[in-house]
Amino acid sequence: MATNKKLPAHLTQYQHAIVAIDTVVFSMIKGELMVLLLKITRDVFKGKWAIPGGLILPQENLEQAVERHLLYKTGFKKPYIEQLYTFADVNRDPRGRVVSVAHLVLTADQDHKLVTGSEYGDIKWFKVNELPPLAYDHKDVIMTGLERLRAKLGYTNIAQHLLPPTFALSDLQSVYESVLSRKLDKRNFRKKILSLDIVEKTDKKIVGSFRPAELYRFKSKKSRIVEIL
Amino acid sequence: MATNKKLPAHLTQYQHAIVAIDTVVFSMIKGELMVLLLKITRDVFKGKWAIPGGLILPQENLEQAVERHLLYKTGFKKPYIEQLYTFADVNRDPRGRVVSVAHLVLTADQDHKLVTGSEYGDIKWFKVNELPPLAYDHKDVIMTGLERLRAKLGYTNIAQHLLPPTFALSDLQSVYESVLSRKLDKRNFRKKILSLDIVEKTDKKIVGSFRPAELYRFKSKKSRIVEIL
DNA sequence: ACAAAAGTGTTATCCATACACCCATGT
DNA sequence: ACATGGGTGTATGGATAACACTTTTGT
Repeated sequence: MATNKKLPAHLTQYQHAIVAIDTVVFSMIKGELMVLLLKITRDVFKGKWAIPGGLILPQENLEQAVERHLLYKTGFKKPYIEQLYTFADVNRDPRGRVVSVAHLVLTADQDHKLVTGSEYGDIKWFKVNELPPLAYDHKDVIMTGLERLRAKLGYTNIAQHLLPPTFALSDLQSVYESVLSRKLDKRNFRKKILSLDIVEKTDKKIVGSFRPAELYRFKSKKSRIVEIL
Repeated sequence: MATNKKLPAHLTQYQHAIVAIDTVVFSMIKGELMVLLLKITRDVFKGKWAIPGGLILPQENLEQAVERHLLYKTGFKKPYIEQLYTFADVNRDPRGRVVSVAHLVLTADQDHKLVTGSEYGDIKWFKVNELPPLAYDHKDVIMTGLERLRAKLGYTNIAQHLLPPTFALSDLQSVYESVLSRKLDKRNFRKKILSLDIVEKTDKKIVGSFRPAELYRFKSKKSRIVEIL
């Protein structure tokens, strides 16, 4: 987990763990996949970067905890959230036994003004292949999130959560290319996406480019299984 | 989680959760996919069935907790274990806030003598489509496990963990058919499996059947990504 | 001899891939 | 007029899917 709050010392005598959530937050910025990180200002990990996270409250579900911490630390409203993996190695947090349920979060809210929580030095987007030194086991957590995202791009309509409500097909393609780190053939990509019947044309076009692109939207916001790759 | 132990009452005042593990244990018995369940003898869920599980110790990782509880409750040695999903809804356990990290467990150890722990009334294998009334959210947990198993059959060599070290190709096919609940074409299945180069012939044959089947083994015990279906 | 499960090939269809040029607009 | 990204079709090869009979053993 990623808070710098001290754990209540008396808790360690009970043979139970503290439960936290962590979030791997991805967004596309200028056609590139980025992760959101916070700079730690205190204690052993001072100067390193961490993914957003924090403890769960007794009366809140995991997803509610994710929403709460994201809203507080970053100001994001309702992004896509899916549980990723639970990290629980005994010594993953030097302050005590912390079991953290990591979540994958996708947002298209890219130019949202980021809010730095008071206990962090900074908050920033980083390219996934140019990560700064990370605290805890957060490198593992981010890589697990990236693998999940890669896998799910191939068989679901999850890509929509990295895009605004309407988008050009070339934007969608650049989501795929950026996440998978490889180029795709434009004609084959468009043929495949259109044949899957998961997007539909709007009557709008992009303004202020060269030749204006047709704007599309996803037909269903619901998660759907489709063979894309 | 699945124990009937009372939670220490004083813990509930601290705003933290108890962490448990649960296990969805699958095995093939007489060509059919079965789940292992324990009968609860006390408290609100008396008479219902539960999957094996229990609390984690402060100095043990999740997988160690899984091995410990399985060994104690069932006598299984070293099965295949993979983390599945974390169930943490506020009211999933009437005794308090219990966050349970569910695991998928596969074993070929089918005629192992099952040991009933003292606090359980019975321990038994059930067909996955003939489940008895279940305690907690264990129906959800089992279904999550089944979905994971189905998905992974399609793109990994995970099926080996449901089979003994050597097996006939028809045994392997019946794993697929039973887990996926559909028939597969024998010739196409064998052609596909052999072309993937994940199994190799041994020089043994099945004894005491009609025409003896050639026995195969998996080449690699390591998890491998292969397009099977 | 017969019952039971093991083993074996070919064909047709579908899908994935590779590939190059014209179009609409802004400057 | 030119620079920029948008948009379009076809041909080939490989994978998948459908399909039925012979073989080996035990009884």
